[in-house]
Amino acid sequence: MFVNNKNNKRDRILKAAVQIFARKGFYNSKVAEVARQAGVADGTIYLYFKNKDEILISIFEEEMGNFIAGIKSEVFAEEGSVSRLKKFIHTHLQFVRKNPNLAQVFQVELRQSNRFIKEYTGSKLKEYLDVIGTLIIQGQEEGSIRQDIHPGLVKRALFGALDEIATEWVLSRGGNHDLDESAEQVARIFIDGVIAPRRDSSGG
Amino acid sequence: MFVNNKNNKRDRILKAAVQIFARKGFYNSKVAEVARQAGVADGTIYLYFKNKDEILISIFEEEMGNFIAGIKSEVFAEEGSVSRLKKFIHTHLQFVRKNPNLAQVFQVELRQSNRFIKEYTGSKLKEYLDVIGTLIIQGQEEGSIRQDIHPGLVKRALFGALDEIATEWVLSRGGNHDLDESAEQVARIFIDGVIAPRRDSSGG
Amino acid sequence: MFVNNKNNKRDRILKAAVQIFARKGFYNSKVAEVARQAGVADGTIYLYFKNKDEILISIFEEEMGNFIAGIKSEVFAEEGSVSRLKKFIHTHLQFVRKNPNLAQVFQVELRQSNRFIKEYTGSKLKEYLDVIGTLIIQGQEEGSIRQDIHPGLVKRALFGALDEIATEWVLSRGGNHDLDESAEQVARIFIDGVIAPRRDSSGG
Amino acid sequence: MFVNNKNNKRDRILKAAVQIFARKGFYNSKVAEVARQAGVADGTIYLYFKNKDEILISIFEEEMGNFIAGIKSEVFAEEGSVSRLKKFIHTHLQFVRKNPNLAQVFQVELRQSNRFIKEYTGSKLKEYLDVIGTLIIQGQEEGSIRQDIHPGLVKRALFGALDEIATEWVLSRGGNHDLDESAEQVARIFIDGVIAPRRDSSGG
DNA sequence: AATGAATGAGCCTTCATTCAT
DNA sequence: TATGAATGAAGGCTCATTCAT
Repeated sequence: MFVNNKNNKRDRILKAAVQIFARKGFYNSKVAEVARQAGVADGTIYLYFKNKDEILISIFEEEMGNFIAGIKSEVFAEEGSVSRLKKFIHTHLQFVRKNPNLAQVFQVELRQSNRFIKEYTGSKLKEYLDVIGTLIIQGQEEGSIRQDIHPGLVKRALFGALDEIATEWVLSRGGNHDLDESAEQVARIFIDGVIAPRRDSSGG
Repeated sequence: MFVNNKNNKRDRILKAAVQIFARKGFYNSKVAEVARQAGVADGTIYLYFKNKDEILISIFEEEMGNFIAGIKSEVFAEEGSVSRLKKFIHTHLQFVRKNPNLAQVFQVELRQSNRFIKEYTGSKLKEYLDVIGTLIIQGQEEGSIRQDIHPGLVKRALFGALDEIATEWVLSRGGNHDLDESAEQVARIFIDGVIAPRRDSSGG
Repeated sequence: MFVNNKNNKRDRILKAAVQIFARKGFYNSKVAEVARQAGVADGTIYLYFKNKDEILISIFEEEMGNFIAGIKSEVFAEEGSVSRLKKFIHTHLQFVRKNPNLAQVFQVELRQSNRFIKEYTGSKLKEYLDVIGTLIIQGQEEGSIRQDIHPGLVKRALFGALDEIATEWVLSRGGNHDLDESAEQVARIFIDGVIAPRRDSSGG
Repeated sequence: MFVNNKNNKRDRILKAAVQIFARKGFYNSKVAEVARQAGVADGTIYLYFKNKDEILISIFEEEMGNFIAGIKSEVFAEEGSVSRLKKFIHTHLQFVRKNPNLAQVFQVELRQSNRFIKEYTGSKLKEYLDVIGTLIIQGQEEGSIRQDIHPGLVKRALFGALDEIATEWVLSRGGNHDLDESAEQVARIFIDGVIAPRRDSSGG
C-alpha cells in the first residue's frame, strides 16, 4: 500500500530504527546501529533525516499517519457514536497487538526524545486525539452521550487509559492479559461507568 | 517539619535534582548542575547516590512513598468505595497541581531512564496502583461497583487517564485547564460512564 | 621505506605515543596529548585502539616484533655461540642507544600498565628471552658453554643485566657512560666471569 | 628490634600499604584502602605522609635501610671478596623469598611511582648498589677480581640480574623455580662466566 | 592527634554529525 | 547519491587531598 520504491532507502532506515529503538531504547540506540541494521552507511542517514530526533519524529508522523487514516475509516464505518467509540477502543489495542515494536516506540521511546515532547506539539497526536473528540461531540449532538463532560477531557482520559494498558502489555511482552478482552473492559468502563446499575430505577 | 537534619545534604541533592530534571529533562541535566543547585561539590553526589540513575530512582521511591501514605490516609477516611474513588482521583490531581516539578519528573523524566523502565518493575508504582485495585475490590464486595470489570484493568485505565491528564497539564504548564475540574470530570466518566442517562429508566 | 600508507594514521598515533609516554610517563600522559602530537582528533585514537592500555601494548608488540626479527638475523649471522652471545649483547644495547624513546617506554613506562604486567605474559618478551635461551643451549651442545648452568636462568640473568644498564642509561639520558663499552663489559662478565684468571693455569 | 610504640600508627600504615600495593599495584591502590587496612581514618595517613608517593618512598627507604644493614653485616662477616659476592647474591634472593609482598613492591610497584623513578635518585638504592661496588673494588685490590671490569658496571649488571630473577619469581608467585638454586647459578655465572673451562690450560 | 565527610580538578571515552572522496 | 573515516564536544565518575570538628 505505501510501497514507494524511490524512497526505498529511507523506508529501510525507518524500519531499522523501529527495530533498534524498540529493542534498546532511543537514548541507548546508536545512529551507527540503525545504519548497520538498515544496510546503509552512517552518513546516508543524514541524507534523509536532519538528525537522530528526526528519525523518531518521522516514525511517528508517518506510521501514525497511516494508522489514523486506517482507524478513521474503520470507526466511521460504524453507525452511532457509542458503537464508534467501542470500535475505536478495539482498533487501538488491536494495532498495538499487531505492531508490538512500533507500539513500543510509540508508548515508551517516543517520550524519551526531548525535542518530541517539548517542541513537537504533535499535529499527528493531536489529530489522533481529535478522532476521539469528534466522536464525543457527535454523540453529544445526537444525544447518545451526556452533555456534562468535556470532549477535550474525555479524549485525554481515554487515550491515557489505552496508552497505559498498551504500555503494560508492551513491557510485559503480552504476558499478562488479552488485549481484546482489555478493549472490551475499557469500552464498558468508559461507556457505562464502573458503578453498579441501580436496580430500582427501572421499576416504575 | 523536616525530621532528619542528618540527611540534610542528601535531601538537598534530591530537591535540586527534582528542579533540574523538571526544567531540562533527565538526559539533558548534568550531574554538575544538580550539584551546583544543591550547593555541594560534584563528588558529594556520589557519596549519597551510586550514579545519576539512582538519583532519579530515589526521587521516585521516596517521594512516592510519602505520597502513597498520604493518599491512603485521605482515601480511607472516606466512607464507601465510590466516595473513596472520587477522593482518590481528586487527590492525585491535587498532588500534581501542588507539586508541578515533582509531577514533571514522575510524568515525563522518569520514563527517560532506561534502568527505571526496564528494570524497575516498581514496587512503589505497584503499591500505588493497588490502592485503586483495593478500592474496586471493596466496592464489588459491598455491591456498589459492578462485578463484570477486572480490578486489575480498572486500575491501569484510571491511572493512565490521570497520568495523561497530568502530563498534558504539566507540559502546558497548567495553561489549558483546571485540574480540579478535570478531576470532577474523570470521576464522572469512570463512575457513571459517558453514556447519556436513559430517561425512561426513572419512570417519571 | 614505510611500507603501508594505509595505516598511516595508526602509525602516527603509535609514534606519538612513544614520544609522549617517554617524556611524561604512561600514567601522566593524556590521550588528548597523544592525539595532538599525532595530529589527529581525540576520538580517532579509539578507531585504532580499544583504550589507552592497548596503545602501550601495541607499541610493545609491534616494535618488539621488529626488533626481535632484527636481532635474530644479526645474531645468527655470526658463527659460534660465544660470538653470537657477544653479538646479542651489543645489539641489544645498540638498539637502546639508537631508540632512546622507545627504550624508555620498554624499560620504564611499560611496567606502569597493570594490564601489561599482570595479564600480558608476553609472547614477545618470551620470544625475546628465548633467543638467549637458544644460544645457550646451542653453546652447550657444541661444547663451548658449560653444562652446569640452566639456560632458563642465564636468559633471565642476562636480560636483567642488560635491562638494568639500559634503564640507568635511559634515566640519566646517556650521561653516565658509553653503552658500547658497557656491552663489552657485560660480555666479558657473562662469558668469562668476574674472577681473575688463574695465572698458573696456563702452565707457564 | 625496631619496635617503636610512638610510631605505632605510622608502622601500621606502612605495613598496610605493603599489603595493598603488592596485591593491587600502586596506581590501582586507593589511599582509602590503605587506611581501612591499617585501621585508621583516611585523613590520618596525611598526618604521617605528605602524599601517596611518600608512602611508597618510605616503604623503600625504611625497609631498605633495615635490609642494607642486615646484608652488610652478613656479607662482611665473610672472608674474601669472592665469598662475599656469593653471600650477597644468596642473601638478596633469600630476602625476596622471605618477604614476597615487600619484594613485589620493590620489584614492580616501586617503578610505578613517577616521583620515585624520576626524582628519587635513591640514596638507599645507591647505597645498596655500592655494597656490590665495594666488594668488587676490594676484590680488585686483593687481586681476586679481574682489573678490566668497571665496578660501576658490575654492580648494575648483578643487581639487574638478581632483580629480574626476583621479579619473575614474584610474578609467578614462586611457582617456577627454587631461589636458592637460582642464587647458586647466578654466583657461578658472575664469578666464573658461562664459558666452558679450557681443558688444556691446566694441563701443563 | 584523629576523624571522615566533603571537595573539585581531571580525564577517558562515547557518539552524533560532518565532509572529502 | 553514497560512503565511512574522522571529528571533537561533552560529561559521568574517581580519588588524592583538605579541613572543620
